[in-house]
Amino acid sequence: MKHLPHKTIERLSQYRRALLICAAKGKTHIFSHEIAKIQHITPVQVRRDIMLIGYTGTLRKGYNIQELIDLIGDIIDTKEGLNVAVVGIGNLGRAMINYFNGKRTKLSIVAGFDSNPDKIDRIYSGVKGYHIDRLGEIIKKENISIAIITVPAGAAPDIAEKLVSAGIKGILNYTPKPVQVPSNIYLEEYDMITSLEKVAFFVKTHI
Amino acid sequence: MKHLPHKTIERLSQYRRALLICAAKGKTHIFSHEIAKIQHITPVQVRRDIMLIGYTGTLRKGYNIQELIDLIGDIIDTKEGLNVAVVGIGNLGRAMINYFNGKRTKLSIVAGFDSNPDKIDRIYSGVKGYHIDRLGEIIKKENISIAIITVPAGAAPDIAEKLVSAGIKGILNYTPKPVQVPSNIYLEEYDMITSLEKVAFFVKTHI
DNA sequence: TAACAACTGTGAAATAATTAACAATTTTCT
DNA sequence: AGAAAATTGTTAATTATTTCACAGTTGTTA
Repeated sequence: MKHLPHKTIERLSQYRRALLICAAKGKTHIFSHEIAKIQHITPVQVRRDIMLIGYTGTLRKGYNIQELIDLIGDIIDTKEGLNVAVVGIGNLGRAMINYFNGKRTKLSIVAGFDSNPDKIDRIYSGVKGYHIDRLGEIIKKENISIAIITVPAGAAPDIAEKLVSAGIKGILNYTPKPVQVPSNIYLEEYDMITSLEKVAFFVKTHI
Repeated sequence: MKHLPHKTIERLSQYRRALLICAAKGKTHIFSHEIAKIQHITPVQVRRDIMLIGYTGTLRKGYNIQELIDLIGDIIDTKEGLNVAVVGIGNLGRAMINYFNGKRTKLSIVAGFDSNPDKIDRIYSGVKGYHIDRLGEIIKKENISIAIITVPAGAAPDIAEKLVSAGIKGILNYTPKPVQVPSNIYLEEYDMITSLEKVAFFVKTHI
């Protein structure tokens, strides 16, 4: 397996989530069309993705759920796990923390940062809040490699720069303001307003 | 202009956001390479998107910012605007409300819903909270056509079904659990865990 | 004013992602 | 056992998206 398409990576993560739910219900095998139905895609696409990661199912029995979960883990997780920081302990930052905590063992949110003194030294679902000035220090001490930016838009570029200086490896920017980082840092930007405008556009045109 | 690619729609929304910021600074014209830099894409792609919507810039002066903003508005907005509801007034729901309010005139969040009585009849950044049981009633009364689902994952399928019954036209699901809706309803799903896992994957492989 | 540089607009080529089509295999039914 | 149905794995075709390459235009400089 050489280069998995970006889209496949995203879907593998989603498959795993669905598979974990199935496994928890005691299901042991699943067909490509069942996964497809859940994810709103075609069974062929599921089979192709699974083919790309080199797994094969059993004819007429489908895929072994646990094996598939484990294999997806081998591909998208790191063995030792990665530590994550949330920068901006507002509603969105706290949503991320709550959402995440305890669900994944291989990715852990280990620190929150904010500039508001009221938010410092408190614990949010097990995650401690630090002052933004301690960003560099804590990132090194806690061996944090990924940061999620959930500050108000205006502050994003400055935060991104600080994160880069602190040696972060990947950034997920939830601010509507795109940030600039060196090309060796993986950057993913997501903007809720764009998604909502896209829905609005298709509601408008489809009707 | 017949069919704009989905990707182009997303970028147009982003261009507009960037252009509004430029306009606010008093800038009147912008080059394709300036927009490209902001959005981390190539100038050709910007020019092609703009070509697809039938606008043309001025050689050596670039694009007229205000004209482009207006044209993008003609394409992605509806004249009368659309009303939006947020279902689930947790951290994420409140983040959406705060984030949005007052920023766009053509898309307005006009109601929040929750099952927790403590959240009902309060105002969140100008948006009133209603009990979830009143979903159908309020959606009709307020002429809401789009809903954002920000409830805990387990509740998502049930909420989606209620929204469909209430006659919603588009759904943006921020729950990690995919929901099933009839094909005449536009559904967009976004899952923060997947995004974070994707960043983790590329951090892992790129280093 | 001639040469140069900086842009836009776009057909054609390249790349990425999805879907179709079907052989191969296994189970079930008669 | 033979036929029918269900399901995977995969090549080939198709569709979607991005990039290349360059003609055309306009301002600037010498």
